[in-house]
Amino acid sequence: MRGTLDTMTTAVTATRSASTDAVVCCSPVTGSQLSQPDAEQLAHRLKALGDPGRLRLLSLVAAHDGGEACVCELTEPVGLSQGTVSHHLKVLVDAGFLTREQRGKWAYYAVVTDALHAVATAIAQPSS
Amino acid sequence: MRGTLDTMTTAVTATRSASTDAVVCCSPVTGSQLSQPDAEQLAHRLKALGDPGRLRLLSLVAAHDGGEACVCELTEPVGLSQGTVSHHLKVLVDAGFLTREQRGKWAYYAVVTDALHAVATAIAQPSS
DNA sequence: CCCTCGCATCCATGGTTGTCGATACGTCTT
DNA sequence: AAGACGTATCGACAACCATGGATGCGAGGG
Repeated sequence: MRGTLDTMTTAVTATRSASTDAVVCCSPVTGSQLSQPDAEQLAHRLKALGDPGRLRLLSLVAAHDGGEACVCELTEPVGLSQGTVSHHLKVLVDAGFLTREQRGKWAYYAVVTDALHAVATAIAQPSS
Repeated sequence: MRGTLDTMTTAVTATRSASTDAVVCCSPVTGSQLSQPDAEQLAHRLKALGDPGRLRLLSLVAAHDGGEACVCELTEPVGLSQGTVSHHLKVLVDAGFLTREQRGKWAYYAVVTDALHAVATAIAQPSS
């Protein structure tokens, strides 16, 4: 193998409508040289995913009926305090992996599949 | 979207020959529920990637001639002290993203493409 | 055999982060 | 209007982490 990995310039550029404009993501780790800004961008996203609690929250939301869930439905299965769960969800929303929709007195979170794919692509091109 | 994401049980299970046996990786974030141990496994890997310096190192090694590079060739372009670079490389090796081979008085590092793909797959199935 | 060079390791430190408990803020119900 | 309920936010704290400089160690070269 050589420069195996892959080559893209702005990976995915997912069809983010209008969330946080954050899902444009980054250039791939391999292939073209990774610039400092791009590295920070990607690192930030990966850091948001680099926590067991957040991964489980993501998993719970995705698996939940309708693909969405409110805090009260997550706080118990994940085994963390309500405040902590709320904090983690905020981190995931800021990173673009979740969307938040206030409905009545509940806040519904849903997974942004494109954002996950974008990061996955940046790490390693599926084709190869 | 619904349970879109994907479904696997032990994603990739990449054909890791005999490195650190660490690349078996984990079940996908979406799809089946993510267990606590699996979440910690994946989070650990992602945390290893969640640093700008390490991402750039990975990128530098991958882009380097022959797909491998020694510390002395990385310390300057990444702009970090030799000790820090060595530390980051160790983290990446421990996480299974790099291999280390001592040759003469140089230590050559190379990217483990499969490990990257494994993590990428765990985050989001390419198919979808 | 000494000196140089490439690299890992250790020490110290400032900064970040995960976590909880408490509190504040809205929204809905009564 | 008052209380209940779901969430976000704040304050505090312990744990972790990235980083630099110094030191130690092994391999070559003279």
